[in-house]
Amino acid sequence: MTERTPSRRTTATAPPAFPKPGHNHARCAAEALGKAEAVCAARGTRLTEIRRQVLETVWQSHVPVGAYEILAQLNAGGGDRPPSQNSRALTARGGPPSQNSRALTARGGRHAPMAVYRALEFLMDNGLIHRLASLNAYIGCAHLGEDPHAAQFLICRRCGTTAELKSAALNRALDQAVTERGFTIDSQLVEIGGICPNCRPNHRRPKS
Amino acid sequence: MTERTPSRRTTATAPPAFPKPGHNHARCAAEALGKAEAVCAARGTRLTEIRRQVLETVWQSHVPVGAYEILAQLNAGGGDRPPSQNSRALTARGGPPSQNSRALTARGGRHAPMAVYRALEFLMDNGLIHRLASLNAYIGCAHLGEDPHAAQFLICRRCGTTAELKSAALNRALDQAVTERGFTIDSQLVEIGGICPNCRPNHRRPKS
DNA sequence: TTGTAAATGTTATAACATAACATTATACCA
DNA sequence: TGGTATAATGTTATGTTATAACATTTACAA
Repeated sequence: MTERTPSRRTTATAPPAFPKPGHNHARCAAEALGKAEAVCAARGTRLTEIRRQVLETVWQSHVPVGAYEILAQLNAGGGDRPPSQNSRALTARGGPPSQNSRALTARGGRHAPMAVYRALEFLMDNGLIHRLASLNAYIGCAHLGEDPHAAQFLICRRCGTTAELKSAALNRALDQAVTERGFTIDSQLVEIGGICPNCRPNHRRPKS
Repeated sequence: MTERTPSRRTTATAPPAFPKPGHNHARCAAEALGKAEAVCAARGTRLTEIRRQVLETVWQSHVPVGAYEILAQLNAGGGDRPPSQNSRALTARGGPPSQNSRALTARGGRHAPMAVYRALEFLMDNGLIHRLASLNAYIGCAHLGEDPHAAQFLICRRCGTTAELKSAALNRALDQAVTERGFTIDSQLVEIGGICPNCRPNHRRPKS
């Protein structure tokens, strides 16, 4: 929200790069998790096991992931962490596993959708992830630790990779266009679909 | 007077006003319907009865309307009657209440959800309405007859009124910010939430 | 230790959207 | 005029995303 004039020239030719296919993503994820812990510590909120698992799942890649996919991975034991030992709270009822097609409960698995949605809500409230309305999916925040920000997203329709933009110039243009009409901004949603540089081989990149 | 009234100030490029509470909305709707007919005639597509009904429902106001609300209005006799009813459970026609809570068929009513979604798809394909991803709702296109456009929306969180922006300056800023990153735009989604001028007499928005 | 707030579990359902196939309407032409 | 191809709509079923409501467990500190 705070627009600061850069004391140093923002390099017009070297904006933050779009995530590249071969980049060291383990490092992305590890950094994100580390920063997330710091953010939570600073805010006095608790990055519990399930929240951390969901965050890790979101950070598996730069492709947004849906809530029910997160749920499936959690219940499949996904991620590199051991599953919760809280299995005693599972179906100890002794009944046969009902194969209800709408079985939302964790009869055979572990978690119900609520668990995921609660974790997602927590992560969003703490600025650790964003929701992409055009995809009904979630992605890790690329600007952890910065002020709560209104972000823009570039979504590649080919590989799914999504980059967070956070362009001050764009925010200025937006603010001006909107204020002209007497409107006061609370929230913004900017999601741009298209082809990312990695998926467009003919694209000439100034530096690589 | 404490508030300056800029209504007299006519800038050279005066932006289109935000829809005002007391405006002659019947005229908005009538014009939209007329233009829609012209658009369909020009394109050789057919604005059938149900499509027209859905379009009329969408144009009831400048507040986006959900698909199931459209459905409910259609099945309640359409037109200008208020819905005031849950869209679910439309089955019973004098018969015993069905046990199936997911009764989506139009046994007692007229239409099933598919009918509405098909009409909405047609209307979107023909540029007559837009979908608002942040609301899962639909609104009439304010720029009928113009080229297929990527629009921006201002959504008042207080009254729900939504205005279509279509700012060239904003599109330029967007294009520049995106192209800098080597991205090629296919589609854009810009939905700005906030307080519209009609809802902001002395409003001071809290930080959230 | 124990009270309490936070977190999670559990069940159910709301809300939004589409797949798949059947039937009806429309247009166009021989 | 009637046949027939296509468009439109009807119908049934289900997929997908998200939340309400209440029960139980856990963490933490007084």
